[in-house]
Amino acid sequence: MNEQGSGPVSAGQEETVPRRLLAVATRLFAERGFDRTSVQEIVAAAGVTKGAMYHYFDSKDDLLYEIYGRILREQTERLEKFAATEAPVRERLVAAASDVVVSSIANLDDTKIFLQSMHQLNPDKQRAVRAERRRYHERFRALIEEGQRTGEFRTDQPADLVVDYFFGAVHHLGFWYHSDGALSARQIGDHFADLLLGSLRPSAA
Amino acid sequence: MNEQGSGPVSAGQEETVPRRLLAVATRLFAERGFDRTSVQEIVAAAGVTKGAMYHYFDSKDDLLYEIYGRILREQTERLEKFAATEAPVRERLVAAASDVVVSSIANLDDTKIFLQSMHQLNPDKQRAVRAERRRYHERFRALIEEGQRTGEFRTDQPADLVVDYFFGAVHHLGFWYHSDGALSARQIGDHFADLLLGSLRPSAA
Amino acid sequence: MNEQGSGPVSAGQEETVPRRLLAVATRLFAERGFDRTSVQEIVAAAGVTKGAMYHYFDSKDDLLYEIYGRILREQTERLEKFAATEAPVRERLVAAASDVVVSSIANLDDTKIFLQSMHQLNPDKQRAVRAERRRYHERFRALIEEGQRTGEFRTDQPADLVVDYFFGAVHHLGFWYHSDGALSARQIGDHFADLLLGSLRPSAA
Amino acid sequence: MNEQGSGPVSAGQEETVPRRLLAVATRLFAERGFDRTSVQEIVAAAGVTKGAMYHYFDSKDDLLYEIYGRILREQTERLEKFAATEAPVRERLVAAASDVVVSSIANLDDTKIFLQSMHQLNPDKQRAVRAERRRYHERFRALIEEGQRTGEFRTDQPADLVVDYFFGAVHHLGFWYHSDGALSARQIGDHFADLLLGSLRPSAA
DNA sequence: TATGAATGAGCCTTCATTCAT
DNA sequence: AATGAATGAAGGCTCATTCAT
Repeated sequence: MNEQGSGPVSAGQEETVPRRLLAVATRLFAERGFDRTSVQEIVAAAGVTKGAMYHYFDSKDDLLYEIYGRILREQTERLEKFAATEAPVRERLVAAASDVVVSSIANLDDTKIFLQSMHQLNPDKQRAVRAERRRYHERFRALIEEGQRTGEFRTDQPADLVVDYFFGAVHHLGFWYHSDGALSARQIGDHFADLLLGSLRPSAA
Repeated sequence: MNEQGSGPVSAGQEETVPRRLLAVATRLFAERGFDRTSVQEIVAAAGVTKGAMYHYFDSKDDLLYEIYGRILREQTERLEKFAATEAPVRERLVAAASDVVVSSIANLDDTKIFLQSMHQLNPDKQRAVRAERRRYHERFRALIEEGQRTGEFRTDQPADLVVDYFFGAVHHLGFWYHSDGALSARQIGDHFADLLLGSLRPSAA
Repeated sequence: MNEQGSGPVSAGQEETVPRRLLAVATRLFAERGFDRTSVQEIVAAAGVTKGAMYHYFDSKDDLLYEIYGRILREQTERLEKFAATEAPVRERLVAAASDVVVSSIANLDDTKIFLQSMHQLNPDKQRAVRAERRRYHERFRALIEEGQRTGEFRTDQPADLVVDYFFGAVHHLGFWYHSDGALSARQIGDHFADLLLGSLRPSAA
Repeated sequence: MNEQGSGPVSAGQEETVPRRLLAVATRLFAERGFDRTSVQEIVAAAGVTKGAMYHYFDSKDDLLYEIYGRILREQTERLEKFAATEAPVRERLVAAASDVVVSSIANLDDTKIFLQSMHQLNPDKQRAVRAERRRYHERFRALIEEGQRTGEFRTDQPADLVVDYFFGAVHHLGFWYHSDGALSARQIGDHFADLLLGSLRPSAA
């Protein structure tokens, strides 16, 4: 992003131009995919000119990169909120798992983009996003490992595999979830958390 | 696809032109995505001309559609093989779950395409693929419901939700799996099947 | 250039598409410069579409490169014709010098392009053109050195400096020559050759 | 140029903004050509903003025009210094010829620009520059004609042709000269002056 | 069955310039 | 004297597809 992009712009308008562009791009990328969305469509929907867009963003790619940045920032913040409490590890994991589902549904556009547009980023940016994502996963994994150490969770499942397993399910939400389905976001979150917990419960024996 | 496409062509060459095109397209679509792969690249890699491709396929879109068709056919066949045995439902589910993981890894290109290219199909074909996919999921779901009826699996998790949960994890394999990882495809399959079973195990009580 | 470009195309039309493009581009590049000439203008003047141009040439740059190739080929051929006769070196040099002036005037567009568009070529192609040009200069320089060895020309002027001196004057023709001037191309050629000879004549002594 | 541009500005800084812009533009135009240099690059390299540039100069074109003005002013001054002495015409011509070479090399960026960017000026300004250049050439030609009148130089070569011949070589310096070559600027200047004189020496007879 | 020239619409990006402040 | 957001036109290039052969 260009340096100018971040600061507040001409107070008085509730939405700055770069912010509006980001919002519009998020929606369009989710709807029809990055490659199928033209810069022309983005600026038209945002009500600005192409020149304005390129004043704030280096490229279409950069726009996507900023979206990834926002998503990762938001998700990391939320996870931290649930993972860092004083509650028992079991409860913290359930809360975090349920919340990531709820927020993935609340921001379904983000969820769809995350899954589908990684390959459209240029290699450098892709690496950066993957690295940040890895840190997020590691934070989540730490919760599982903590439970494994305390004996609450079974230890014959590699924690990182469980993380990939669970987040596969989460990312996939954008594929099938519809707001008019039988279950609310909250209910789905609780079910998913429960499925995760079930997988981690030590065998009966 | 044009009518001529399916039959055997000019015996003597082990790979017919349409078959080669499909194979090459599968690889390229997985590597760089549908939109980033040009028809020119496909035909060049397959060693034929554009005219030849358009002789066998109606469009680039059609090429992708045929790939989806093949993937679904293969997956359905495999599922049927494991779901229709005489074994106890628990064992049948484990076998099917493990196998879909192993074969998803064995055909990682297919897995990547499935996840990422659905949106690139035109609406009609997309509907057709989704319908076929639904049938596949339903077959899988039937296994779970069978276990729920027999009391082997807990009933407080909607079977269709569990299916979406599990296949999210499966589709996501293409995102993180690398052949040089610590676990073999078989091991991952067993772990995944085990995680699924764990989720379905009735609560301690 | 793409491979297809060179061969004869659909006999019957006297000018093939790539040939027409090259001719038109030569004129336009000379008139307004490479950077000021758009691909759109070139194809419009040639009566073809952009797609057709990109079917035969890799880029606008490639078009320029092919023009350089043609110019160098033609100039080298002509030089060889005059430099390789049995005549005394003095006469051969005069003939070659006079001819390069006459042909530079006859193809004034080429002359203008040569001087002005080298920097527009991408580095690799620029190197290739410079190398070819160097070979041409060396052939010319060999004539001067031959005369210096026989004692006909003065030896206190480095032959390569004389070559650069003379060709500076030749390249500059495109800058000031107009067909309605007082002197014919032939006369200018003779004058230039005479000036060159004068410079090489041993001092009075 | 806007009226404000010329006077001294905010003493204390050794280089005024317009002066810095001109210097930077000269370097960049020489390096990559006028059309390939963006206003953005110029102002960035000069450490000012676009607004500042447009405060001092009417356009990018105007920047180039001012550079041409400076070059012509400097060259004319130098020529006058050598042409107006009391020395014999032969010596004055040698001194002027040698000096123009030395100063063309000392200001190689100017030399490159002069040759290559004339076409980028708008027609009016181009005419003005050409007219000024013509006056310069005429001053130089007058020296030759003076020598022809006195019988020191041969008269069968039109003086204006000789001028174009010689300045072709001079302008071409930017094309091949490198500071690490075998000859110093001074040596090249002497050789060029000598070649010019040789061309003008009356035939042996 | 296959060629490959040609199309035409669309894509991302650049850029000189303006103008309110 | 200077800023920097915004414009709008143009630029080079790509690409799926068609069609005469």
